[in-house]
Amino acid sequence: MAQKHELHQKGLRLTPQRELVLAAVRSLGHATPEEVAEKVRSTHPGINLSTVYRNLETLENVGLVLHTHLGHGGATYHAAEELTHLHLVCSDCGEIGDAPIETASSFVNTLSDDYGFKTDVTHFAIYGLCAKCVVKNDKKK
Amino acid sequence: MAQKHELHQKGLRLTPQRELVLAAVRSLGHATPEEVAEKVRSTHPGINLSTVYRNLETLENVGLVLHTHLGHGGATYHAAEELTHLHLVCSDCGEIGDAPIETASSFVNTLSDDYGFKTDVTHFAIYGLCAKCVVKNDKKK
DNA sequence: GTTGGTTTTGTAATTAATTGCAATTAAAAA
DNA sequence: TTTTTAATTGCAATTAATTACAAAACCAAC
Repeated sequence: MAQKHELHQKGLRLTPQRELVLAAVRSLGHATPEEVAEKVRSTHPGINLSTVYRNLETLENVGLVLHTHLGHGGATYHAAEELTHLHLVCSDCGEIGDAPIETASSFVNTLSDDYGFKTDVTHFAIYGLCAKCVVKNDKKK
Repeated sequence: MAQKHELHQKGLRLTPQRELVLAAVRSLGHATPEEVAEKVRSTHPGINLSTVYRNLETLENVGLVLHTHLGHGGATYHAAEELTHLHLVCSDCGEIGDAPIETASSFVNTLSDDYGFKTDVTHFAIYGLCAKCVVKNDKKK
């Protein structure tokens, strides 16, 4: 028996647009809906932005992609299997650094023990000043 | 000599709209620009939404208010002196809980020591499942 | 007080994000 | 293979967020 396509396994129809959106998210790492649309259009110009929005939502519902908030406005999307790190967003230069999820383990445990709150640390960025900008700002004084 | 108004101290002009926006933020605790506008309009119907946006930005530049990201879309604003807690946002019911900033101290210190990253933990919400929804979801199984 | 320069405001226009709906297409049933 | 059903798409319209610019208001200097 032939292997079912991963989208069929999730109970979704297999459309060219949907496959392209998923492939784009996987190849881009982080991406806003706009960036996904741009990527898809580089090979298939006809695709509509609203189709991208809806497919990202659909793919998120079945757990193939996830979104996080890195700043103002739009969410950014990741392939589910790639979201294995914290995002350290610099308020000054905008650079996005990574840190292992384990960095937050004790914080997550404290919230669980004290408040019964089960934290998803990847969903929002960790915001602050990166090492470079700390140095840069010190010099200004 | 008379005491200067706090807005004058910051080098801003004292306009009725600006005072109202600041007062609304202080009385509301958390508020989106829309909510601030609604509050202000309850006493002064004429005020324009764009004026609210610009005043929030201006007041943030001089440090009287701050914004945080609690979910999709719009930021929410706080009076600067009131932003002394973490926001625990439930992904299921949307409830916004509080926790003391100190809860994150060791996490913040680790990021500083290991990455030189100076974290502002209040700027983004902490996202996850609140105690009530953890229980609720367990029952579904 | 009055005047003059600058900031701030309101209106309207712009840009971005999202949603409704008819036409289309995938895939199960015949 | 053909038909039927329901999900999905593209277009257009809607809603939300932001910005440009002329008119109005603030306040410092006279």
